[in-house]
Amino acid sequence: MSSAELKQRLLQVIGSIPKGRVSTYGDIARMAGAPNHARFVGTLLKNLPTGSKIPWQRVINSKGEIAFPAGSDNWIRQQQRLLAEGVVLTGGKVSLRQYRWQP
DNA sequence: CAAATGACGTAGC
DNA sequence: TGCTACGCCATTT
Repeated sequence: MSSAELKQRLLQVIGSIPKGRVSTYGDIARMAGAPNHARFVGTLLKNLPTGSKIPWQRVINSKGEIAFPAGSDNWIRQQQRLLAEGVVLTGGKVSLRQYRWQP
């Protein structure tokens, strides 16, 4: 499979995360049938066009943390978008027990 | 073409 | 519980 195809599959998976739920880089890669590509999910989101419909805020790391440096503008932006849809961060982290999405 | 990079994950201590 | 080391691999330098 080419990386362009994988890219589309990853975006499809991310786009299917329900509002108010989250998923991790690793889970997304696995769901797209490409384990070992967690990092690619990140490099992919980084290059998203401004105003994309992709719910990038629902993607966090395996520890339940927002991947950006805590307190950075991006971190705050993501936290706001999560709060706006009902995902609460306690102690700077999302409770994967509660919000992690698995089909 | 070699080396560095990165919105990651996991094992080991 | 926290930190360090690796493994990983598309992209970028």
